[in-house]
Amino acid sequence: MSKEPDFFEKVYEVVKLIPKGRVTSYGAIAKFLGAAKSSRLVGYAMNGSHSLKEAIPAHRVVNRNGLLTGKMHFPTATTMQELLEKEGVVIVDDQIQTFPKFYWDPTLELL
DNA sequence: TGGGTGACCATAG
DNA sequence: ACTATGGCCACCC
Repeated sequence: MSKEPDFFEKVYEVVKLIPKGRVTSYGAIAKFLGAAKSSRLVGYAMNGSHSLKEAIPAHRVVNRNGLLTGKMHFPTATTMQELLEKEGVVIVDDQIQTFPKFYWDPTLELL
């Protein structure tokens, strides 16, 4: 009898709302969902995104440091970087350059 | 049913 | 300045 969408579904919803060429952090999404303390859940949610039939732009989600921590979970260690670079994001050594410039905060844009 | 897990974040030493 | 540890809470087995 679940009436409300699962936490994961909310995360996917926000991730899919991320504009192209922008990136956000797990903690930002968690905070937007009102669970800043559960920032880990956001990352864990992406882990289940593989089961979804819809493509989740998980490559647009990085950690607080702007580091591609989740790249290891992609098909290849360079997939995440390739996708981001293709969108115009500059990445060096798996780290996003001028991170605040590409940073997209849902609590500021959506809210 | 219960416990383990995790793509994090924040604080302390 | 860097390294280490704790907390946190929804989902899976």
